Amino acid sequence: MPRAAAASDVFSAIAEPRRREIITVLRGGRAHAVGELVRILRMPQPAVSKHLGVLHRAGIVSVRRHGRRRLYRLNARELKPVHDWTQSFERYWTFQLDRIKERAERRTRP
Amino acid sequence: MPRAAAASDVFSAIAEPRRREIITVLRGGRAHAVGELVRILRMPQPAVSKHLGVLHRAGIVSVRRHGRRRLYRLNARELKPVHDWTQSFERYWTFQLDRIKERAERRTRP
DNA sequence: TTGACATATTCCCATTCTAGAATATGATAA
DNA sequence: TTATCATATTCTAGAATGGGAATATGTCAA
Repeated sequence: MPRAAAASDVFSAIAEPRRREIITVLRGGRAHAVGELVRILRMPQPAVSKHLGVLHRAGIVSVRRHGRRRLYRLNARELKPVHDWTQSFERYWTFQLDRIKERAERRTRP
Repeated sequence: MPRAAAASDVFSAIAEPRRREIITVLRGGRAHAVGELVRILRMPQPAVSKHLGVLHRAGIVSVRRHGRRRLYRLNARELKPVHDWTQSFERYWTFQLDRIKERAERRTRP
Protein backbone atom coordinates (compact mmCIF):
# COMPACT_ATOMS: atom_id res chain seq x y z
CA MET A 1 0.00 0.00 0.00
CA PRO A 2 1.31 3.49 -0.83
CA ARG A 3 2.59 6.02 1.60
CA ALA A 4 0.62 8.44 3.68
CA ALA A 5 0.99 12.17 3.22
CA ALA A 6 2.41 13.72 0.08
CA ALA A 7 4.82 16.58 0.19
CA SER A 8 1.83 18.88 -0.01
CA ASP A 9 1.39 18.31 3.69
CA VAL A 10 2.79 20.99 5.95
CA PHE A 11 4.21 18.57 8.50
CA SER A 12 6.10 16.70 5.81
CA ALA A 13 7.24 19.89 4.16
CA ILE A 14 8.93 21.20 7.28
CA ALA A 15 10.48 17.84 8.10
CA GLU A 16 13.32 18.64 5.74
CA PRO A 17 16.08 20.63 7.47
CA ARG A 18 16.98 22.54 4.31
CA ARG A 19 13.44 23.60 3.82
CA ARG A 20 13.33 24.90 7.35
CA GLU A 21 16.45 26.89 6.55
CA ILE A 22 14.74 28.42 3.56
CA ILE A 23 11.72 29.26 5.67
CA THR A 24 13.94 30.83 8.27
CA VAL A 25 15.52 33.12 5.70
CA LEU A 26 12.08 34.16 4.52
CA ARG A 27 10.90 34.70 8.07
CA GLY A 28 11.53 38.41 7.88
CA GLY A 29 8.55 38.73 5.56
CA ARG A 30 10.53 40.10 2.64
CA ALA A 31 10.33 38.32 -0.67
CA HIS A 32 13.54 36.73 -1.88
CA ALA A 33 14.67 35.72 -5.35
CA VAL A 34 15.92 32.20 -5.84
CA GLY A 35 19.42 33.48 -6.46
CA GLU A 36 19.45 35.29 -3.15
CA LEU A 37 18.55 32.11 -1.32
CA VAL A 38 21.23 30.26 -3.25
CA ARG A 39 23.84 32.77 -2.14
CA ILE A 40 22.66 33.04 1.44
CA LEU A 41 22.27 29.33 2.04
CA ARG A 42 25.09 28.16 -0.25
CA MET A 43 22.93 25.50 -1.75
CA PRO A 44 22.96 24.46 -5.39
CA GLN A 45 20.33 26.29 -7.37
CA PRO A 46 18.35 23.22 -8.47
CA ALA A 47 18.10 22.13 -4.87
CA VAL A 48 16.70 25.48 -3.83
CA SER A 49 14.23 25.48 -6.69
CA LYS A 50 13.05 22.00 -5.87
CA HIS A 51 12.63 22.71 -2.19
CA LEU A 52 10.78 25.88 -3.03
CA GLY A 53 8.56 23.77 -5.24
CA VAL A 54 7.64 21.55 -2.33
CA LEU A 55 7.01 24.52 -0.07
CA HIS A 56 4.88 26.09 -2.76
CA ARG A 57 2.78 22.99 -3.25
CA ALA A 58 2.26 22.93 0.49
CA GLY A 59 1.13 26.55 0.36
CA ILE A 60 3.92 27.71 2.61
CA VAL A 61 5.37 30.13 0.08
CA SER A 62 3.93 32.15 -2.75
CA VAL A 63 5.66 33.20 -5.96
CA ARG A 64 5.62 36.40 -7.93
CA ARG A 65 7.45 36.97 -11.18
CA HIS A 66 9.60 40.05 -11.36
CA GLY A 67 11.53 40.38 -14.57
CA ARG A 68 13.50 37.27 -15.15
CA ARG A 69 13.48 36.20 -11.58
CA ARG A 70 10.89 34.83 -9.23
CA LEU A 71 10.35 36.26 -5.83
CA TYR A 72 9.28 33.90 -3.11
CA ARG A 73 7.46 35.11 -0.08
CA LEU A 74 6.62 33.24 3.08
CA ASN A 75 2.99 32.47 3.75
CA ALA A 76 3.57 31.85 7.42
CA ARG A 77 -0.07 31.39 8.25
CA GLU A 78 0.21 27.95 6.73
CA LEU A 79 2.43 26.96 9.66
CA LYS A 80 -0.32 27.63 12.15
CA PRO A 81 -1.64 24.05 12.19
CA VAL A 82 1.74 22.86 13.38
CA HIS A 83 1.82 25.46 16.06
CA ASP A 84 -1.71 24.63 17.12
CA TRP A 85 -0.95 20.95 17.32
CA THR A 86 2.11 21.37 19.48
CA GLN A 87 0.30 23.95 21.55
CA SER A 88 -1.85 21.23 23.05
CA PHE A 89 1.24 19.80 24.73
CA GLU A 90 2.54 23.06 26.06
CA ARG A 91 1.58 22.36 29.64
CA TYR A 92 4.08 19.52 29.75
CA TRP A 93 7.02 21.84 29.52
CA THR A 94 5.64 24.67 31.57
CA PHE A 95 6.83 24.14 35.12
CA GLN A 96 4.36 26.43 36.79
CA LEU A 97 1.36 24.77 35.26
CA ASP A 98 2.70 21.34 36.11
CA ARG A 99 2.95 22.26 39.76
CA ILE A 100 -0.50 23.77 39.78
CA LYS A 101 -1.87 20.66 38.17
CA GLU A 102 -0.15 18.43 40.68
CA ARG A 103 -1.52 20.35 43.60
CA ALA A 104 -4.97 20.27 42.09
CA GLU A 105 -4.76 16.52 41.72
CA ARG A 106 -3.58 16.10 45.26
CA ARG A 107 -6.49 18.16 46.47
CA THR A 108 -8.97 16.14 44.45
CA ARG A 109 -8.14 12.86 46.19
CA PRO A 110 -6.91 13.50 49.68
CA MET B 1 24.26 11.26 -1.57
CA PRO B 2 22.10 9.99 1.29
CA ARG B 3 19.20 11.71 2.89
CA ALA B 4 19.19 14.41 5.51
CA ALA B 5 17.59 13.76 8.89
CA ALA B 6 17.10 10.27 10.24
CA ALA B 7 13.91 9.23 11.94
CA SER B 8 15.52 10.20 15.22
CA ASP B 9 14.65 13.79 14.37
CA VAL B 10 11.52 15.15 15.99
CA PHE B 11 10.34 16.99 12.91
CA SER B 12 10.59 13.86 10.81
CA ALA B 13 9.01 11.73 13.50
CA ILE B 14 5.86 13.81 13.64
CA ALA B 15 5.62 14.08 9.87
CA GLU B 16 3.88 10.71 9.80
CA PRO B 17 0.12 11.05 10.31
CA ARG B 18 -0.16 7.71 12.10
CA ARG B 19 2.54 8.68 14.50
CA ARG B 20 0.70 11.88 15.28
CA GLU B 21 -2.37 9.78 15.97
CA ILE B 22 -0.40 7.71 18.44
CA ILE B 23 0.92 10.83 20.09
CA THR B 24 -2.59 12.20 20.31
CA VAL B 25 -3.79 9.12 22.13
CA LEU B 26 -0.91 9.42 24.56
CA ARG B 27 -1.58 13.12 25.05
CA GLY B 28 -3.51 12.53 28.23
CA GLY B 29 -0.28 11.63 29.95
CA ARG B 30 -1.34 8.12 30.84
CA ALA B 31 0.86 5.25 29.73
CA HIS B 32 -0.65 2.90 27.18
CA ALA B 33 0.18 -0.67 26.30
CA VAL B 34 0.77 -1.49 22.66
CA GLY B 35 -2.38 -3.55 22.56
CA GLU B 36 -4.45 -0.64 23.75
CA LEU B 37 -3.11 1.52 20.95
CA VAL B 38 -3.81 -1.26 18.49
CA ARG B 39 -7.41 -1.42 19.61
CA ILE B 40 -7.96 2.30 19.83
CA LEU B 41 -6.36 3.17 16.52
CA ARG B 42 -7.31 -0.03 14.69
CA MET B 43 -3.87 -0.40 13.27
CA PRO B 44 -2.04 -3.70 12.83
CA GLN B 45 0.18 -4.48 15.78
CA PRO B 46 3.49 -4.53 13.90
CA ALA B 47 2.71 -1.12 12.51
CA VAL B 48 2.10 0.29 15.96
CA SER B 49 5.26 -1.29 17.30
CA LYS B 50 7.31 0.10 14.46
CA HIS B 51 5.93 3.59 14.81
CA LEU B 52 6.50 3.45 18.53
CA GLY B 53 10.05 2.46 17.77
CA VAL B 54 10.57 5.58 15.71
CA LEU B 55 8.98 7.76 18.37
CA HIS B 56 11.16 6.13 20.98
CA ARG B 57 14.33 6.69 19.03
CA ALA B 58 13.31 10.31 18.67
CA GLY B 59 12.83 10.51 22.42
CA ILE B 60 9.16 11.35 22.10
CA VAL B 61 7.98 8.34 24.08
CA SER B 62 9.47 6.27 26.86
CA VAL B 63 8.85 2.60 27.59
CA ARG B 64 8.36 0.69 30.77
CA ARG B 65 7.89 -3.04 31.04
CA HIS B 66 4.94 -4.22 33.02
CA GLY B 67 4.44 -7.93 33.00
CA ARG B 68 4.31 -9.15 29.49
CA ARG B 69 3.38 -5.87 28.05
CA ARG B 70 5.16 -2.61 27.48
CA LEU B 71 3.71 0.66 28.53
CA TYR B 72 4.49 3.66 26.43
CA ARG B 73 4.30 7.12 27.84
CA LEU B 74 4.50 10.42 26.04
CA ASN B 75 7.56 12.56 26.65
CA ALA B 76 5.88 15.70 25.41
CA ARG B 77 8.76 17.95 26.29
CA GLU B 78 10.51 16.62 23.23
CA LEU B 79 7.94 18.43 21.10
CA LYS B 80 8.96 21.78 22.45
CA PRO B 81 11.50 22.52 19.69
CA VAL B 82 8.72 22.27 17.14
CA HIS B 83 6.55 24.56 19.14
CA ASP B 84 9.37 27.03 19.62
CA TRP B 85 10.19 27.07 15.94
CA THR B 86 6.65 27.75 14.82
CA GLN B 87 6.27 30.25 17.63
CA SER B 88 8.58 32.63 15.79
CA PHE B 89 5.96 32.97 13.07
CA GLU B 90 3.05 33.52 15.38
CA ARG B 91 2.73 37.19 14.62
CA TYR B 92 1.78 36.39 11.06
CA TRP B 93 -1.52 34.92 12.09
CA THR B 94 -2.23 37.23 14.98
CA PHE B 95 -4.19 40.19 13.69
CA GLN B 96 -3.67 42.40 16.69
CA LEU B 97 0.08 42.14 16.61
CA ASP B 98 0.12 42.76 12.89
CA ARG B 99 -1.66 46.06 13.37
CA ILE B 100 0.62 47.05 16.18
CA LYS B 101 3.62 46.27 14.07
CA GLU B 102 2.27 48.27 11.16
CA ARG B 103 1.71 51.30 13.33
CA ALA B 104 5.19 50.95 14.78
CA GLU B 105 6.69 50.85 11.32
CA ARG B 106 4.74 53.87 10.22
CA ARG B 107 6.00 55.75 13.24
CA THR B 108 9.60 54.79 12.56
CA ARG B 109 9.75 56.40 9.12
CA PRO B 110 7.35 59.34 8.94
C1' DT C 1 7.50 -27.48 31.17
C1' DT C 2 4.05 -26.23 28.03
C1' DG C 3 0.83 -23.32 25.93
C1' DA C 4 -1.19 -18.85 25.34
C1' DC C 5 -0.50 -14.05 25.21
C1' DA C 6 1.94 -9.48 24.16
C1' DT C 7 5.19 -7.34 21.61
C1' DA C 8 9.27 -6.89 18.68
C1' DT C 9 11.77 -8.05 14.62
C1' DT C 10 12.73 -9.61 10.01
C1' DC C 11 11.93 -9.96 5.13
C1' DC C 12 10.19 -8.34 0.97
C1' DC C 13 8.07 -4.99 -1.94
C1' DA C 14 6.58 -0.66 -3.79
C1' DT C 15 6.96 4.11 -3.17
C1' DT C 16 9.04 8.34 -2.05
C1' DC C 17 12.78 11.28 -1.26
C1' DT C 18 16.93 13.99 -2.12
C1' DA C 19 21.15 14.97 -4.30
C1' DG C 20 23.65 15.90 -8.50
C1' DA C 21 24.37 16.69 -13.21
C1' DA C 22 22.60 18.03 -17.31
C1' DT C 23 19.30 20.34 -19.82
C1' DA C 24 15.21 23.07 -20.85
C1' DT C 25 12.47 27.27 -20.40
C1' DG C 26 11.76 32.05 -20.01
C1' DA C 27 13.03 36.84 -19.99
C1' DT C 28 16.07 40.66 -20.68
C1' DA C 29 19.69 43.26 -22.98
C1' DA C 30 22.71 44.18 -26.78
C1' DT D 1 17.74 38.05 -33.33
C1' DT D 2 21.18 36.45 -30.31
C1' DA D 3 23.69 35.93 -26.16
C1' DT D 4 23.14 35.86 -21.40
C1' DC D 5 21.10 35.61 -17.05
C1' DA D 6 17.68 33.41 -13.78
C1' DT D 7 15.13 29.64 -12.77
C1' DA D 8 12.71 25.28 -13.55
C1' DT D 9 12.64 20.56 -15.02
C1' DT D 10 14.27 16.03 -16.19
C1' DC D 11 16.91 11.95 -15.36
C1' DT D 12 19.42 8.83 -12.61
C1' DA D 13 21.06 6.58 -8.57
C1' DG D 14 21.08 5.50 -3.71
C1' DA D 15 18.78 5.50 0.47
C1' DA D 16 14.94 5.63 3.54
C1' DT D 17 10.21 4.70 4.37
C1' DG D 18 5.88 2.27 5.39
C1' DG D 19 2.96 -1.73 4.78
C1' DG D 20 2.00 -6.66 5.18
C1' DA D 21 2.99 -11.26 6.35
C1' DA D 22 5.55 -14.24 8.82
C1' DT D 23 8.33 -15.18 12.57
C1' DA D 24 11.03 -14.51 16.78
C1' DT D 25 11.31 -13.15 21.62
C1' DG D 26 9.82 -12.73 26.11
C1' DT D 27 6.48 -13.44 29.86
C1' DC D 28 2.87 -15.26 32.46
C1' DA D 29 -0.45 -19.13 33.67
C1' DA D 30 -1.72 -23.84 34.16
